[in-house]
Amino acid sequence: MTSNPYSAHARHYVSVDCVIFSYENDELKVLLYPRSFEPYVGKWSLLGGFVENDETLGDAARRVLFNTTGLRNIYQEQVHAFSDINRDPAGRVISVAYYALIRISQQDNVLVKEHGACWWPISELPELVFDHAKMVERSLLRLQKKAGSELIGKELLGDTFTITNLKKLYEAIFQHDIDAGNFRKKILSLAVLHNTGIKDKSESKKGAFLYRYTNHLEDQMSLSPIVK
Amino acid sequence: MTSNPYSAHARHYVSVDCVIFSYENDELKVLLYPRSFEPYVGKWSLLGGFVENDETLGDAARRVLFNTTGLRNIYQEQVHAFSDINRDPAGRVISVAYYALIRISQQDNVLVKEHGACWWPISELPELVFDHAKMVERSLLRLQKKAGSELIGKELLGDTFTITNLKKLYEAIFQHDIDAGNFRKKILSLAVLHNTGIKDKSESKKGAFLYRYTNHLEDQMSLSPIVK
DNA sequence: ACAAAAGTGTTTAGATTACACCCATGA
DNA sequence: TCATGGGTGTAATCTAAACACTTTTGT
Repeated sequence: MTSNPYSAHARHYVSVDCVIFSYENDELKVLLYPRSFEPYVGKWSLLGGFVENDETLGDAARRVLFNTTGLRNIYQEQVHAFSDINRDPAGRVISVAYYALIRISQQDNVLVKEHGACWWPISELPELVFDHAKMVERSLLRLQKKAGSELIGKELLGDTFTITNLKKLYEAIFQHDIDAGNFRKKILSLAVLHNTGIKDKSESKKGAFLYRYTNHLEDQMSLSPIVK
Repeated sequence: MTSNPYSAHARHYVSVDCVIFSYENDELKVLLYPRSFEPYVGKWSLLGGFVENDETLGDAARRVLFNTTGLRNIYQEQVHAFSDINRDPAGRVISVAYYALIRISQQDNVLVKEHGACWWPISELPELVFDHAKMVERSLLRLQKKAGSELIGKELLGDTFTITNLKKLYEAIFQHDIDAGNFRKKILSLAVLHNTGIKDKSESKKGAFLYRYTNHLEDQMSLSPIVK
């Protein structure tokens, strides 16, 4: 350890903090928990953990995700590394933010409750510890960029969904209304969804067709934006 | 140190690696140097350095930039954190890539030479150590995204420049030809450039007007892409 | 005079937007 | 029957892209 060529340099605690998004009741939500240890016991925090010697940043984020939701193979993306010297008053910690997309119905409720974690609507977040508010803000921007340039939905909705479900998800992500007719045409023109022929009558009397992703084409990028 | 609440966790060497871009002879270039210490002495590498206790990642990137080019107040942007466990065979180092934009004419040539650093055209890079090729690739993608959604040029060109200078810069960044007439109209429609009235005759007999950024409006985002 | 870069104008194809309108059905 | 979401059609507007054409001037 001390004989390695880099030993003259400082070493740092490195952590990951996960902005875990889900979608419920027409709202985009973020998983938060009341911090159980000093500093800031009781204040709301993202779910995070330290990076150990045998894992990458991505591994650590997956571990945090598994420990708190019971889920594996979750879509996640690195957002940004935060390194202000006093971002954590208890010690110098460099933290890398990740965002993840999960279906709220798939989580392990017991585990989530064990941590005292709660889902907060993105538009009504409480005050967060450290720089976690910045992490959420950047993550939302990244999610918007992603959703604007390719069709997302698989991760946050079920396997099948109506165009209206998808429209409401996009409205929740972009926090503004979208024209229903234009959205429908745009989405279908991408030719990545396939009509199952099954009608979902849970949201309207007429019923709306359920669609499913055609997986034979890998997620197709749309050159022109889906939503601005 | 050992009594802090996080002492049960591993600590890591953290470094920054800078993808320093410049523009010369109609080409986008990257600054590289032949590594002077093990492992991989003599192989080409990005310019990097370890993050010490009293500095942020951005500070460390600025320090590397200053030490190698003599420049301060350089545009830089964090790109991505790389953390594969064996990315550096000499030890576990988590490295955060930054890209920076400098004017080649402003650098301190003595300093650059002291490091044996050279400018390599982006299209003809040599083999790089570790995961540095990935860092360059991601940085170029980020630069393309930035240049595609807002007008850049101030950082890589001089204070004033012709529309043709700018077009050639964009061609170097995007590695494809751009229609001169359409580009000119697009750029001028953004209304962020102001004609100085001075003609530059160095590139043509007719001479082309030099433009300057109007700084009273902070860099304006263009909703529709400048170049795809 | 002519080559070469600077700069303008025109035309077409396609995308975006707003919005009118029909459809199906449960209450 | 009527309110409600589902779904289609259309016209006005904007943008991108291709390309023809004019201007200027050093050689």
